[in-house]
Parts: sequence; C-alpha cells; structure tokens
Amino acid sequence: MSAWPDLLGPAEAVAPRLLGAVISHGPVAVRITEVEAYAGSRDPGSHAARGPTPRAAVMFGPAGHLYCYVSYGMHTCANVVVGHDGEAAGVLLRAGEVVAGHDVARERRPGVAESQLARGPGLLCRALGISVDLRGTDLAEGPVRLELPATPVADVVSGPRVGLRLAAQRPWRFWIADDPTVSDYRRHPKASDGRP
DNA sequence: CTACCGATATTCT
DNA sequence: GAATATCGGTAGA
Repeated sequence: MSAWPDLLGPAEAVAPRLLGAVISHGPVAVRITEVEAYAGSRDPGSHAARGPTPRAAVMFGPAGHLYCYVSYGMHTCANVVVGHDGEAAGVLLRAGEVVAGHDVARERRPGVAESQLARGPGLLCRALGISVDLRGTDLAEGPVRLELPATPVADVVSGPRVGLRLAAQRPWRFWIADDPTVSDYRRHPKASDGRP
C-alpha cells in the first residue's frame, strides 16, 4: 500500500492529476500549472529508457520521491516519481504559480513579472531553491513536500512535449488552460519527428 | 519563426 | 575523449 495511491497509474494518466498540486521547499511554495509525463522503458524520451543508470535510478523506485537532474550544465529540473516500485515513470514539473514565499522567489529571479517566477522547469527549480542534492527526497517527509489537490483540475489541455529529440510527438505535456504561468512551447532543433 | 550560446553532469564510444 | 542534453536568454532572418 503506497503512501501515494493517486500516483500509481501510467505516467501519462497520472500527470494531469499533478496539476494544481502544491510543491514546497522552505518558505517557497508553487502551485503546479504545467507537467510532462515520462514513461521509462517504453518511452525513448525518458532518462530511464536505457535502464537504471546512476542518474535515473530513483525513477525505478517507489512513487512520491523527487527525481532531479542538471540540465545543460546550469539548470536543475525536477520530476515526481510515479508508478509502482520497479517501474520507471516520472512526471516533470514544468511550470507553476508561486503561492508562498514570493519575497524569496523574487530574490532568486530579479526583475521578472510575477507570472514568470516559475515559468519553465529550470526556473521553477530556481524559484524553489531545488538542486540535484535533493534527488531522492521523499515528498511525504521533506524537505521538499508535495500536496495533491483535493479534486483534479478541470480545464486541462495536452500537447507535444517540449525540447525532446526523441518521441516528442507524444501528447504528454499537460497544462491548465489559459494559465499565464505556463511556459512557451519550444521544439527541439533536431527533433526526429514532426519535421524532416 | 529559427538558430546559437553558455557551462557542465552524465552517458556513450 | 566525444557527444549529448526534459533549458533559458538572446540575436538574427
């Protein structure tokens, strides 16, 4: 019996369920408005596609833990591990709305509008102060915590995933319709699908 | 709209 | 040792 019964389905089914969730670290809390599903071994775009490498190992563990990694040398991105223990599945937290700790978040993102504080996966982690040493954190125990919404968000839209070279066409990006904190879509320059 | 760059952990050969 | 990347900011067509 998992502590996260709502996170045990396939990544693409669980992902929209994380919209409206609140993730917090210290004084800062963010309401998630945009996510992407990554389905491990059956998903060429997932870091877990080639087995449990040291980096991706936590994705093979139980749901409700934090998988984070360094992206392009300078950004940190955070996923919530979902699915049953032994499966590799995760949901990337792509963007959100700062709902607590605005002063701290703004210090980390000087000069940007309120809606831009956590607009994009790297920026979301910067606003929350999440770095890779928090990889493997139990989201029920902290220091990073996750709280699911009482009822799923109603106005959910889906589309292709952002910035992947492989399997980007799967419509596994989910966001809250018309929310100003959702990031802009960007295609990978060498995406192997959608364009020659 | 597309393309490049920065700066580096991680993976591949 | 080389190639790649779940990004973000900016510049150019």
